[in-house]
Amino acid sequence: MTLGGGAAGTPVASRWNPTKEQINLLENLYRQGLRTPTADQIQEITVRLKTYGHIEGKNVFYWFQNHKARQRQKEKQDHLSLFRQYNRHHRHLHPPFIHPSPPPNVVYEPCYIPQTNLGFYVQQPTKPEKFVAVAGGSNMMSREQDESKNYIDQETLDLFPMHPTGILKEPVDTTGNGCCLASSACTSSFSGGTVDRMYFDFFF
Amino acid sequence: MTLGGGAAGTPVASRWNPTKEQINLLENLYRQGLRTPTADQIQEITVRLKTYGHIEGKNVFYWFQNHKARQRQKEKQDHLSLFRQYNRHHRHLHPPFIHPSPPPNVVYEPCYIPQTNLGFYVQQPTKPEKFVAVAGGSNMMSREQDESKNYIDQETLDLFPMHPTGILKEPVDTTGNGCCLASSACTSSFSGGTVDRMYFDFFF
DNA sequence: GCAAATTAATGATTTATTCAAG
DNA sequence: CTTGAATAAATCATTAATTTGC
Repeated sequence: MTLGGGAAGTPVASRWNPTKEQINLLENLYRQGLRTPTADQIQEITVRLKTYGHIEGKNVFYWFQNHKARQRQKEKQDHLSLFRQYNRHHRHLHPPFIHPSPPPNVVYEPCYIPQTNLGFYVQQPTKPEKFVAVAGGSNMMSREQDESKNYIDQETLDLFPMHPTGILKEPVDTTGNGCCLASSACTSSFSGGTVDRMYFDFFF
Repeated sequence: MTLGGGAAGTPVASRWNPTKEQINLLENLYRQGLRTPTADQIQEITVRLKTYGHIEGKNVFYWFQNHKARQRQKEKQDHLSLFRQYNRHHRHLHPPFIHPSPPPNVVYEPCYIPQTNLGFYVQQPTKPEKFVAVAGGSNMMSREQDESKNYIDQETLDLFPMHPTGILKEPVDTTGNGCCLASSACTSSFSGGTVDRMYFDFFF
């Protein structure tokens, strides 16, 4: 509707304007723990979202980048306010200030979800145990994951074949690496061949 | 040659290892002023470089990113050493220190090159004069551009149809915006239809 | 009510930082 | 130690919310 592009028909908006449904689905995926979707995941998500309106893979890619970053910002803000509040209330206590910043190596459960054969809702382990050889499929592990108000609302469960064995909600992996179903290798290869690579791989 | 991938034939190197010729060409393009090649440019460059060995678009993309960044670093380092040297030599002068950092709004000529129909060697203007409407093809303007030791060595001229009207070496545009051949609109559309978009566009 | 003017959100790009192969 | 690859942070730019004066 905005900014007439060429001559007649197509309006050609200068940027993607997501619909409610699209946002809904994306946020659901995010809540499910998806942070840095692989190329294949982006592809699939894009296809799904096309039923609600025009969208491209890059939009999905960008959305996750931005959302992740801005959630992180927001979280930092929240922690900061908590910190300020705390300090206000405990001004009398001994050392002047308590540092708000990111210290906790404690929270941020790295572990999520089992893998469907479609490889959805899965983050690959941060450091694939060395020796994993084949190409750089090293998705960073996601932090956060809390903040899920736990409302598993519509969409998600309809649209995707979910968790064959159920979603792990409890932290299980205490190794510091990500978790896998099969505890051992954690290679990034699964479900057939090509090893899901970075988003870049299907750019070119 | 490194890291045997599958069973037999293809070695599948874990990362691109550029040949001399490839580097040569890339550096030439860089010296020509190319900083952030568009999708089409990357495509074309990639094709060219394939004659010297295996390469993908993303390699080209990354190369320019890294090279740009590291040239900048180097430049900063150079400036810093100059600064240090200066301060060493002028320690006796009045105010204690001269700040080395990025201040000069003075240098960094923004203007380069006319457009061939192939759209090579061109950076799009930073801010397309508002009202430019069509899609986000806003390549950042490149700074630097000096440091070209001016040796237009082999390769380049052979491989590509260069500058029909010649390369501007003198700064011309003093408006603060980038320069265009046609001074007015500076829209990002040229040479046929699709409006060369960002690299991402041919990722998806 | 309703546009023009501001402000807030957020999509898109670029830059900086980090990781690891060779 | 260099540098390809990947991610995160910072920034730019456009669209939507909203405020404001009429």
